[in-house]
Amino acid sequence: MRPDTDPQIRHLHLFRDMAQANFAELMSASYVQAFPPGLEMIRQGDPADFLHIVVQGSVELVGQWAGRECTMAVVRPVSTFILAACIRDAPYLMTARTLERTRIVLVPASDLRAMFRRDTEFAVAVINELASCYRSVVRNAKSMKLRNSRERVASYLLRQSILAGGVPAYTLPVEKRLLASYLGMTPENLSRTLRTLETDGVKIDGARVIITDRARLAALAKPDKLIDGPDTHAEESGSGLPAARS
Amino acid sequence: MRPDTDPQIRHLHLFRDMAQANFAELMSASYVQAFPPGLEMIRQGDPADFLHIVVQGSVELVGQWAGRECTMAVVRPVSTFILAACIRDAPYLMTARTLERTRIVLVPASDLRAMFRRDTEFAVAVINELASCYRSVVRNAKSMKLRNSRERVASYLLRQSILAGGVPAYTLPVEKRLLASYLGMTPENLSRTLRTLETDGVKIDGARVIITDRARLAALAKPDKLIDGPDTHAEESGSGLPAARS
DNA sequence: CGAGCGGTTGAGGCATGTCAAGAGTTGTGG
DNA sequence: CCACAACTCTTGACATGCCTCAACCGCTCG
Repeated sequence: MRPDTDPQIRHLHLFRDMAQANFAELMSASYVQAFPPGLEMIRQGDPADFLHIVVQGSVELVGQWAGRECTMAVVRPVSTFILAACIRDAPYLMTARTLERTRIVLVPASDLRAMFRRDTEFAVAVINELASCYRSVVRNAKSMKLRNSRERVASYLLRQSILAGGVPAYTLPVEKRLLASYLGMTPENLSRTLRTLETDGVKIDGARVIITDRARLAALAKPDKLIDGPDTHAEESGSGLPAARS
Repeated sequence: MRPDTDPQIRHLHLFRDMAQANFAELMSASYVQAFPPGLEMIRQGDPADFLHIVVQGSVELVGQWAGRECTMAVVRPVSTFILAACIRDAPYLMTARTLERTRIVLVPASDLRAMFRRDTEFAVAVINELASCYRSVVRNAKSMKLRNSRERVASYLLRQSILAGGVPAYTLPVEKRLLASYLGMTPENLSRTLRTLETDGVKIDGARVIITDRARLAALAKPDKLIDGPDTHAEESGSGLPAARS
């Protein structure tokens, strides 16, 4: 038991409804580990032995192929990642790399798999979590296939503003380099696109975003509940990049 | 009870392990419906009232936005689709349209949600199904972001050959127009790409594909277990386009 | 201070989309 | 059975979106 981290984890949808004894059992089988920034904690293709829970810091999930790589998501506290791989007892599909100093709780996959057979509420929570993650990735795929890069950037900027509480100004939660990769474009192209978007209702100053004409930006981004949300809750890897700080 | 379709459905991973009585109960609450070709049976955004099971024919799942649309998957017998939406009791993220005359078994979503609370084996099956679907979509997203269109086409052609049993020649399971959309490109571009691939070990004659130099094609496609499979089993919508007929 | 890194900008090139036309195929109704 | 319409597929010409390469700025950190 780790009294400092357990309460936060307990509040996650995934663990909220299970019996206390079962939760305690899962936690006692798991342990905390701290990683320095920029460390590759998981390599894609490795067997999935542990469910990972970020309790501090942030983690980047990247897909790799033929020497190329792209950012699939960023996970921030408190949320889990690579649940699906653990359940399938299958290799990780993505590499996980810390963006900063990060504390992770590691829950043995085998205990996890045993637990949802015993605790129905936990099983239902896992079902809901996976369904939610699935829908997030589908939305993401739709965004990639249906929108061009300019529209993706506009949507992203608008959505971040909403996630930050509808504020007109906020700070980008990640480096532009990483954001570009997440949005499926090069850093150079993102930089240029951000500049040209100044004619469409948004001003960029470094990492600072100021929405000057929300209606105009929305006209370009055409936000759609079936792509951009609304059930984007930050408790899962599939939800993509985290909320901005306003 | 529909003795003609029930046995096929019972064999699906999703329903294989549940108690017979529970399965029978689910089936008795559901019903079969036949649709003509080209009919939109589900429109994205509609509430998800029924889990759909294709028992005959084929269904295209398309994403739509701003007047554009793209094919996300094709579902063939016997498999389910839009499981996640049913579980979340959320709107469909994709439109479903029949490609030919199609018979569908409709299972009320509410019965489904009630059932996995009562039948642990079913709950575990749902968990495995969702985890599997999730991984399929992630693989798909990786393919879209990491490979260019030429590489995607090459991978697709190679994978179809493998799914057909490693045969050197087979027939495309879908129209090229649809395949282009699925691979995220225009029909014109697919047509041109297929032609240029003749220098890379594959010959196209109408819908007929003949792999003339497997090694050469593989060198271009760089097939990867973490993108192209291997746990591509055709029982889910997330698995994408179905296997080719050899 | 200098190296390294993220970000920006410009020039040029390749990949991909758009528009248009025509061949081949399928389906339909007279 | 034929004629016609509708559709897919292909090909060409052209436009453009996006990437690549390169240089430079500013910042951070050893």
